[in-house]
Amino acid sequence: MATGSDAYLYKKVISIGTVCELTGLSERQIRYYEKRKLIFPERSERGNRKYSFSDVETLMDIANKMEDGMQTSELRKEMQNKQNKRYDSKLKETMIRGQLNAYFNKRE
Amino acid sequence: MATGSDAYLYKKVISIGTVCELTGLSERQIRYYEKRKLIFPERSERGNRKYSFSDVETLMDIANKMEDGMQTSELRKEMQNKQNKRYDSKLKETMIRGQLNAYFNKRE
DNA sequence: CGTGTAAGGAATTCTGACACG
DNA sequence: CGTGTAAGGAATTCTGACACG
Repeated sequence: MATGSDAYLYKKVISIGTVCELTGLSERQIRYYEKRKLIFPERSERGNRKYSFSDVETLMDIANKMEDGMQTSELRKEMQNKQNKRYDSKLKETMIRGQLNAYFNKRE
Repeated sequence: MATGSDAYLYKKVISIGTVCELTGLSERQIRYYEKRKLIFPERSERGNRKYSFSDVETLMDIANKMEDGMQTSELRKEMQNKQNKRYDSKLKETMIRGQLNAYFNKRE
């Protein structure tokens, strides 16, 4: 039954009404955060938004930050930073691997 | 982002239309398999069926077995068996732990 | 800026039934 | 037995707008 991977975390299958129930946010709020580029639901064939569990987690995070008085523009920057950090981390890993390969005179 | 657990596997959040897309089954078929006690969706407040990713996996399994000419009654028995095996497995584990505890004169 | 609401249309879901076999 | 379909109603979702601030 269990998969071990978190493929289900990113699969966009949840409709907006269910996301409301899970997050406590209104449809209006959820659509607005999309407009402000904080979440990126997919669309079903005829145009209904579909969210992943990961999106739900992000939204709950957003809800907390908004309660603390943060603005969507700040949240946008913050998420940008997280993206960059992830990217930096991957880059660093690649560079270190490169150095190791050089040291051992290997090729990838 | 990743959780490590598969809590999302069992959370019932997917509506029947999306399940159709994921499984290739018709609404009629999915509702019928429910009637035959092969799947157990939850209901939202006003009565709409909600499925988990686990349910989707089960349905894909059912779809295969049905193609092979198996009947819902047989599938029902098979799933019953799997339940029993899981139960047996848990029981055996408990018994072994009991024997170990007895051997070492411990208490849980 | 962030969110509520009324508006109207289009698509979704539900149940019980008729049908074929 | 397993599944398709037409039927009618109720709830969902969508967009663009008015509103307050």
